[in-house]
Amino acid sequence: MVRKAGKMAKSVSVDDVVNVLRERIVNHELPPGAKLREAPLAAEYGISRARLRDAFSILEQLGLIERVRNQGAIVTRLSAEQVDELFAMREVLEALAVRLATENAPKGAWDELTERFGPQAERAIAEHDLDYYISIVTAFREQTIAASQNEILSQTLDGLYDRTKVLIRRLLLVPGRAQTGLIEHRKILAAMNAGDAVLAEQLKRENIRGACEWFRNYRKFIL
Amino acid sequence: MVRKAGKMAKSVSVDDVVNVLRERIVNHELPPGAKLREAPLAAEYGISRARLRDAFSILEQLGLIERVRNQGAIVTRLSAEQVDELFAMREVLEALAVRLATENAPKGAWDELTERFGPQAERAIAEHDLDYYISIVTAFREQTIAASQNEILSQTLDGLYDRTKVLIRRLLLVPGRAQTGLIEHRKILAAMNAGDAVLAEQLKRENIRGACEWFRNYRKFIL
DNA sequence: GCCAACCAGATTGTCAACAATTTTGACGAT
DNA sequence: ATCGTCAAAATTGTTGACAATCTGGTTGGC
Repeated sequence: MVRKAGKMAKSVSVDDVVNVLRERIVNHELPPGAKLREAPLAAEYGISRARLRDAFSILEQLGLIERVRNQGAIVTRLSAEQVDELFAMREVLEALAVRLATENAPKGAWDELTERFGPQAERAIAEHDLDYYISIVTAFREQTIAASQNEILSQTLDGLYDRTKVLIRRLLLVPGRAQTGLIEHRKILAAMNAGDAVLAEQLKRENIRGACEWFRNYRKFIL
Repeated sequence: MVRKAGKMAKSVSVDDVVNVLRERIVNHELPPGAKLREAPLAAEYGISRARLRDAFSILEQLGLIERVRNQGAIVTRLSAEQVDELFAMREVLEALAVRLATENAPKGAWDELTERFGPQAERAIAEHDLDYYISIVTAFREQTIAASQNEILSQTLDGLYDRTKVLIRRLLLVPGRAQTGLIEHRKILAAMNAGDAVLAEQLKRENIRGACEWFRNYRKFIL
């Protein structure tokens, strides 16, 4: 998209630039290994190089880019080991979110979500409509994290998810993965609806561990 | 301490300043709520204000300080709710580290640690030698995290621990807490020595959850 | 041809001055 | 005395220029 040269009502902030760059990185619009040069990016976003460097500093803390002194910044390349590490942490943290959400939420809080995981989800998967499955899984994650009422957990999980987002989408391309995930999520939701927080946590752990196993088996196609 | 004015072999880096400030913050040498002014700190560490600001940016990402625009930075004040949030995350993440450590480590990897949790620990606690107890608990945490061979987990846990370090130390002042923690750690180590990763993880969770409960009960004395 | 030294261009790192904003303190009216 | 106003001082935010470093290509010697 062509950049507007005219003056905005207010100048873009460092956080704005961080969010735009984060989006571009997690969607692999800026692929792993891509070199990020300061001057062109600063010009593109209409900010000074110093402020863009502040944005780089934040992206580095988030683990999205890596910087070497006097050599610049590149989009982080995830090794297979690092993916395993991220999955291990998501396993326990997303499961924690599910447990807290189950404990905190009132009765019937998951009715709408349960409905969306119903027969129409089955049909969507049969027709290879992966966007639908992605939308309900995203809704599940966002709603459970919000209901967990744990801000620090929410931020940490967002950071972890950003780093694996593309891989998770690719994993859904593997035949059978979406169907397996659907069944597992139904079981989790059943436990949540029954108010069994401990079981829901355990099932969510098994869900992510299973996803990690599938990833290992199809690693060469996904990475 | 009086600052040396002479030139060093190499100038201090931003990371050096971050580490010094982090140390001062987690030890409450800079207490929660303390205002951090840029110019005096930059002069104290012998760096320019711009670089000190970079350090502030990192500390903000770590959650150790909070900044408001045009108003400066203060050391983060933890609310009771935030402490609960941090404990909830430590519960699952440190337990994960214990599980991974148990799975990864060879036979006998915990012999030295088990020895240090032996009768001499009992005597130290009876004599109110809390430093000894702190040393072995620290060793337990550091060795399990290292053995988990998960760098991202390690960094995340370091960040969480920094923010609660002083509170954990104060919790040990509560009569009986150290003794309870000692017994729990012995059980965890027994499971680790037996190679039962799942049990060790479960016991570590109960250990931290218990610590969180004690904290809740003595909140008004500790916070 | 091959390699090392070297130079020009590009890129990143650092700084000190300037601008914008907030805080402080004095002053005067009610 | 209390409050509002306003200017001065202190503090933070931003920028452009300069220094340090790396990259890639060229030259010259073997």
